[in-house]
Amino acid sequence: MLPNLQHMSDNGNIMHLDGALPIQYLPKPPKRPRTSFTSEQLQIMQTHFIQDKNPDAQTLQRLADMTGLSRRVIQVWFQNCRARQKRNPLHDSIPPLDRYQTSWI
Amino acid sequence: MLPNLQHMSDNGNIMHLDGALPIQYLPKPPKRPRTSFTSEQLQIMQTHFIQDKNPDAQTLQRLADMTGLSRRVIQVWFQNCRARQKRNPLHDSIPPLDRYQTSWI
DNA sequence: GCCTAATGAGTAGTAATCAC
DNA sequence: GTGATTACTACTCATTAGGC
Repeated sequence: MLPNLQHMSDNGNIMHLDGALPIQYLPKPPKRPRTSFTSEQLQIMQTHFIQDKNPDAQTLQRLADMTGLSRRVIQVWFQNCRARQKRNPLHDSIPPLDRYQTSWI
Repeated sequence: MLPNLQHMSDNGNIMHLDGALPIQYLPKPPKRPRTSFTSEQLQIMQTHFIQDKNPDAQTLQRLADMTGLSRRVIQVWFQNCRARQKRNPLHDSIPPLDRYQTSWI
């Protein structure tokens, strides 16, 4: 985390030009946003994933419109879902046990 | 990554007006637009390509009207398609339209 | 602590452009 | 026109970081 902070402090420290800008205040905490899907959105994506694991651009857009999510988010979900399935070939159909929301197909 | 950053310094950017204007205020990357064809448009172009690899101007225009694309885009596609076929004499027909799509249309 | 959404490096295919 | 090159889009794979 905070790689920017890191290497900023260990260089020559030539940062006294006009400054009085102490290092401690510097970097912005970027905070990566993370979307969490509703069960409805998951339903739509999962259902589609079964019939097409690699949707093309316009299908992606269609799914985006259906779910209200951005095309990029949908795309990333499909990427992760493919990777997930590849890593874990066991459950490619229905999860065996019914623990509450295993969010997996 | 960071392709935008890359070519940002060597394009227009008439930034030498008054010196000491560091590059860090990256103005704007022009971003070359790239059309992506629908399978229908590809179908039309590919079908025609088989019977005529060098369509003349008015044939190009006719294809443009059929597909809704510009004449220039059609022309470039035929140029690239000839080059592609020359480079790769194996599959002389039908470049893949979507990488993992098993069945198209 | 796990699960996983998001990011980044590396790669590929190709539309668009450049040089000729 | 061609051939070479550029730059945009999308993918995989590995990794990082957010939230129950």
